[in-house]
Amino acid sequence: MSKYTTGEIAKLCGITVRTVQYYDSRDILVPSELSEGGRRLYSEEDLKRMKIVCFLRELDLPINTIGQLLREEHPEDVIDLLLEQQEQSLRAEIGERREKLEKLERLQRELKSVEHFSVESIGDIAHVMENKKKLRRIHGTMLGVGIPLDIIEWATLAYAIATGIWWPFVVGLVIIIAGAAWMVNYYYKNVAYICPQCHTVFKPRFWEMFWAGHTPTTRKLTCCACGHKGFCVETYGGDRS
Amino acid sequence: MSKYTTGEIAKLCGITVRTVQYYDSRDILVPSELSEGGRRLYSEEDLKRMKIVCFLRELDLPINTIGQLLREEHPEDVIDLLLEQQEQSLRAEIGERREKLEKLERLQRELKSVEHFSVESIGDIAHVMENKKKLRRIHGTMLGVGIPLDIIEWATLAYAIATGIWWPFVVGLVIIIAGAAWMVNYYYKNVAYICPQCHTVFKPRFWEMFWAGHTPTTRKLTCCACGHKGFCVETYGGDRS
DNA sequence: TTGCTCCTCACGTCACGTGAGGTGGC
DNA sequence: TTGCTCCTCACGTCACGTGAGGTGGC
Repeated sequence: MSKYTTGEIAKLCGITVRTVQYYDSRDILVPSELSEGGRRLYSEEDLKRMKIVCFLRELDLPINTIGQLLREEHPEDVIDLLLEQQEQSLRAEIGERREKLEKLERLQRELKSVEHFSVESIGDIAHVMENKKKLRRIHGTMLGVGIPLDIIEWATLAYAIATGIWWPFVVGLVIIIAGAAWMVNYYYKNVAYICPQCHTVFKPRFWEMFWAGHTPTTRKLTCCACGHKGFCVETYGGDRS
Repeated sequence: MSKYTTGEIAKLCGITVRTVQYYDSRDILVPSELSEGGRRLYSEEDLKRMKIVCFLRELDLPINTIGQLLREEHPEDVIDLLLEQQEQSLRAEIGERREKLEKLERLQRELKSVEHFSVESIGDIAHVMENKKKLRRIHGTMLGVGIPLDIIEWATLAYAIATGIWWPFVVGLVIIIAGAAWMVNYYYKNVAYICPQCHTVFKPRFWEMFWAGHTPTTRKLTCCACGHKGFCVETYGGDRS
């Protein structure tokens, strides 16, 4: 029966000598014999087991798990479960990377649209990205209240014109004004802006915000921290003290 | 200007106190001030930077890279490249996991079709899986030679029947016999079988293999190592000494 | 005898986590 | 004073890689 040295078994299994020694030290695969000089001697049987170890290692199973499996009396009882778990774990890892990739790509896109770049811009983008969902919920609520108000306005107006009965329109107008006031207040309380100069997240004064020119994602404001006036990116600001 | 303690900044950034301390020790983010008692005090500016560190960490950028980026005079020059690299690296990692998943699923399928399970079965499956491509190439070559031979046979036979001229068929027959002999030899030299009893990869005797009953992937043979007779899985065996 | 291989410490990698034992700050 | 928080070692995790200094085996 031929015996393999550490180097031979390493080459046959496509791993390093150090790894073979490591598997011995960790009791994953102990050589079946030692030479008089203290050298590891691996049998044909050992080689087969090492190939199994390497194969399972390629599936990212932890070496301790592999070691336990090899020592198991009835490996068929656990192997299915083990592989199932490993499958889940690999799928989870792929999912994580995918999410990271998505974040990364969003960051790359946003960075391209930034004019005066500094590291702080990354922080701004991160802040906006992390609060995007909450901001979307605010905008959703606004629409959910705004659209019914609009319907009331036009419906009562049409009714008044068609029938000459104006009191529903007047009642509607009161509701609309109250609703609009609530909306503006709600909006003001839940958003904040990021200064492109000093990168502070701030809440502007009410009336400045009310009258300020804006785009769908920015608004022309004066920063409370540095006094810079310019277009500031809107973000969620509802959880500020 | 308010100052944050280690615990406060940890909570605000969603990390542990230990991580905050670790980032200090590794010079990723050193607090801008220390109290008289030696406690870390983080400024508003520090908080912003910590959030950037955490955000980039969520993209799996190494902390040293993040540290260098924050110390960079012109981060805009490197950030694009860095993110590009990170994107590649994430994609590569996803690719790796996908391959591992495929391997895992193949192993699971194969294991289900094994009757007498032992850990060595895993080794057998691993061997077959790793040599599947080579075996497929052998089968491909066999078809590439066999189909032309078949065409020669039928074409010359049809020609003979239609015209009464038989010599092309006789010449064809000689070519076919020579080709078939080469094919059998080629096949014999390039395949081996795995014994389901002792899990040895062996080459059977020529005539036993020639006459043995078989399925697409197995053949009924006597193992050279343990003498067991049964259906053995076919695998590539061309690189054996 | 000369190279080559192998041996065992012992430390490094990576980004922290986990105690231990002591202390600051309200 | 009491809890809570924070401090610094120092060691652990995971699967090895990398020398250093010494030796077996052909």
